[in-house]
Amino acid sequence: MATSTVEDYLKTVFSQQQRHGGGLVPMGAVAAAMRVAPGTATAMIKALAESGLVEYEPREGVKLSAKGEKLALHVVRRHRLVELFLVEVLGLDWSEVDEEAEELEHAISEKVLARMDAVLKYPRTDPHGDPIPSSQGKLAKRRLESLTECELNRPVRIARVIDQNPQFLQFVDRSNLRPGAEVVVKSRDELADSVAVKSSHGAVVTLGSASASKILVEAV
Amino acid sequence: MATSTVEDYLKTVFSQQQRHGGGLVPMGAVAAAMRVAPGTATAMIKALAESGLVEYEPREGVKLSAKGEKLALHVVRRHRLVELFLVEVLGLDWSEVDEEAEELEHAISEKVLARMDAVLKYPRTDPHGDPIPSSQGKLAKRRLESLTECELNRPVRIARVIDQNPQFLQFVDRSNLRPGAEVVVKSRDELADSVAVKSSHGAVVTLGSASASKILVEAV
DNA sequence: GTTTTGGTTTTGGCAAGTCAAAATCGGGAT
DNA sequence: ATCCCGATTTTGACTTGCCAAAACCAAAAC
Repeated sequence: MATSTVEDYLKTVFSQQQRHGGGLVPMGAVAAAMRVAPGTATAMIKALAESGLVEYEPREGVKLSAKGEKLALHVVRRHRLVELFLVEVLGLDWSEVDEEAEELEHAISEKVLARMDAVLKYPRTDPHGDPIPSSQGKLAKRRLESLTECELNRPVRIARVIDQNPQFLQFVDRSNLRPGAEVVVKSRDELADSVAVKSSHGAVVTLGSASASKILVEAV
Repeated sequence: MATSTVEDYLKTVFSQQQRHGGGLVPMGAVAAAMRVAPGTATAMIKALAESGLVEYEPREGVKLSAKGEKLALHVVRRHRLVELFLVEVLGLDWSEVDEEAEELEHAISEKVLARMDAVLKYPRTDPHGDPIPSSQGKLAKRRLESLTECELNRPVRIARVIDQNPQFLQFVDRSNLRPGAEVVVKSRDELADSVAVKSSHGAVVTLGSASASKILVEAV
């Protein structure tokens, strides 16, 4: 029953909630993320609160209700499964599938989704390393370190890249820092705000910490 | 730019145009096919005429303009390619893919469509035997006979089933009359309004001519 | 030549989403 | 204690699609 706009708002609140440390998400953040005028976000969120999908404190912010979170996770599941499908089955580039999935996620029936899941052999992460919620709406969460915090000179594997900007993803790809790649952080420079990373092919890339913090790794 | 509602109207006018022998399609037919109140259809068609997608004669009917037909064919292409993809790649049943494709056809980008086309090896017909317009918007049209008109006792191959009703398609499937099957029309009875068809496995099915006319065949 | 009739068009309204701009709030600066 | 500023909320309006029901037309029936 939920219109695709509703699904988008829920998905947005969900992801903003992670950025804002689980607390209330301010309306400004919702409006910005939805690329909508602030008044529009307020109106919509009030409507969502009305139907019990979010909890809204005027002038404070929003957070998902249990019901809203469940729905949001289903949308996220569709989104990530579609992304993986586009990469694995149709051969699209992982840097561009986020945008494509944005539309598709609202048009896919449960039946089709289930078939895609099967064809992909019930995967647990999407092409960016983001976890795919289970069909029951459970989200497995690993605690990962970013390139800005992991131990120096210790081999690690790229597990996740948290940014959907195609340009950035293409850069990550060119630099051999895509999920699955093994790398070593050689050094960090506080003053220069940089991190030097050696890829398995020997090349060293130096990243600013803003970028480095978007690349998450796990012990090898 | 065309909204998905616009695409649906164009697709509807396109298919109604074939049923109504290429002439003007009366508004009632559009409204019925779109499952919409007559006034709604009138308003929408006037808007489409305004933007040059259809030619509209008040109290007469509508037909697609060159521009509108081109767009309609692109929509039909997407629809049929998606249907085939759902059957071939995801393993859905051909009786149910029409409904599924109805949503998907509006959410698929050109890029994804092109990849699907490639994965399917540039097919020329969908699971129901309906021709898939080329990416340039050309629709190959074969002249096919239906079971109500082909020669008796001559082996023919089912080429196309013109009805998207899942129940009917399942019946066709059960009766071994799906596209590709070879059959022979054994007899017709004008008074009983029936056609007796023998499938390649020997079973004989008797159809009313309303149903028989929806099954098109070609010489073997 | 009226009348009937069936399809078509108009009219008035509604719901979803959206924006622009004015009104409002609240917490820090004065 | 007051003012100000940035972030919110309100308000008024617009656009798309849709419906119901009244008005309308044209062609066939009487």
